[in-house]
Amino acid sequence: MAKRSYKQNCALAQASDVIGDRWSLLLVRDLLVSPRRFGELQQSLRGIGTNLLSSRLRELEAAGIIERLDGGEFRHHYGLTEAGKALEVAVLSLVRWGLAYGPENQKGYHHQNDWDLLALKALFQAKRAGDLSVCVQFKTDDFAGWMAIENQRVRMGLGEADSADVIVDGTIKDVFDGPPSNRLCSSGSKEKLQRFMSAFVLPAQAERV
Amino acid sequence: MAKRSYKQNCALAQASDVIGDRWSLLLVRDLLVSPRRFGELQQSLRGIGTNLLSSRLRELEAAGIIERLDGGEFRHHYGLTEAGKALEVAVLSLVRWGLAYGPENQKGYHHQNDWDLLALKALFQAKRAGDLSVCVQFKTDDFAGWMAIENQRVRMGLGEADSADVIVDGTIKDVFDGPPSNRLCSSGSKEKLQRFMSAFVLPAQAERV
DNA sequence: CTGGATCCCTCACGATACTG
DNA sequence: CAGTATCGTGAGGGATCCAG
Repeated sequence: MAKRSYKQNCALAQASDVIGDRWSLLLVRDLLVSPRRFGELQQSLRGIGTNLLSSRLRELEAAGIIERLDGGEFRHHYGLTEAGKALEVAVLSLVRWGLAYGPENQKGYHHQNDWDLLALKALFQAKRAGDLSVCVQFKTDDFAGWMAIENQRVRMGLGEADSADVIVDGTIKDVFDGPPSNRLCSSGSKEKLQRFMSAFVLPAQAERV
Repeated sequence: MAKRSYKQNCALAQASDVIGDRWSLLLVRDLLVSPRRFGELQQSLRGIGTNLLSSRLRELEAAGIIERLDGGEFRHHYGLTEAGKALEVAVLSLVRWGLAYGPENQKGYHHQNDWDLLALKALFQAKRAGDLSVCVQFKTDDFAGWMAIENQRVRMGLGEADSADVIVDGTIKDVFDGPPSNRLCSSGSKEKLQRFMSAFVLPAQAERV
């Protein structure tokens, strides 16, 4: 069962040998936001067979990119190792490219709010953040996630933040795509939300958000 | 002939829909260094069938990433569009990851010196370059390429540079992997080559070069 | 009920022969 | 030299089945 390889002594080809298989990078994407369970991954990656998901998880574990987290209340969590977390830089680069040059969003395609969380981080500009320190909580009926800016760095997570300065009663898309007047903060100042938003920008092309 | 798609409204998935197929990113890698002809690409991507190469070229052209360059002395050149060139940032990120965390180089694997040219660019640190301005020519029996640093920016190319400050009688690997004493400059000062080399560093991990 | 293995069918890929 | 045509193989996709 010799795994298929490009057999090239080139860093890009070697990276592709490891994370170039179908679904692999999307798996890493999901795990970049938070550790996940098998079923959560299966739901996010609609269309993947359970056999393929299982196979990819084993391959990426063997490659030292993900690891089984067995302790705690749930068994079988999957998270990223250091090597896996190091992929974030490359993933965010690809996200930026996808936003600027990729195809438009399609009706009928699957969508998850945690992907927007990652996309938002991809658009973060440290210089624009300045000394801003804020934590924004996004909250709808079927999604809860937060993003915090501090010391020109971004952190994010699912669920409820420990202490949010602004609580938005809507999704990330609602906030960034909607009209400026219609910013729902059920808690916190609109001005702080405005400063939060100004720390993000899409380089190279402003056509799409 | 509905092309296979992840059908996710996520920038990474959309990017993967376009450049995630097998060989696609390696094709872009080769074209990042220089426009190429069909036969050159086929030789670089050992193992690709001519039908697949042809198919990938058409797909990437349809996606607006590459373009046929028909004018000039040769017909049938392939080069990158603006959207294609914009992939360089992401490709270099993946190269850095591959260098730091990917598998070791394997004996028997294919190797080309122009790949090292791209890898070298991936390791460039603008801050370390300072006001350095230099053009280094690498030259062996079966390879000629150059890299220039100016205004904290890198340019590179195949063949002979217009005006080289340093001419190295060896490959990039020879220079960076070899012992410091054994730096062959058939022309130019070893000191300038040393300053050139000091502008490159692998972040995160120093284990491998 | 969740996590995962097993089967089968389809199509993308890889190799080669062939054509303009 | 630049592709197209053809065909065998194996990875991917989907359903079902099994274990804890």
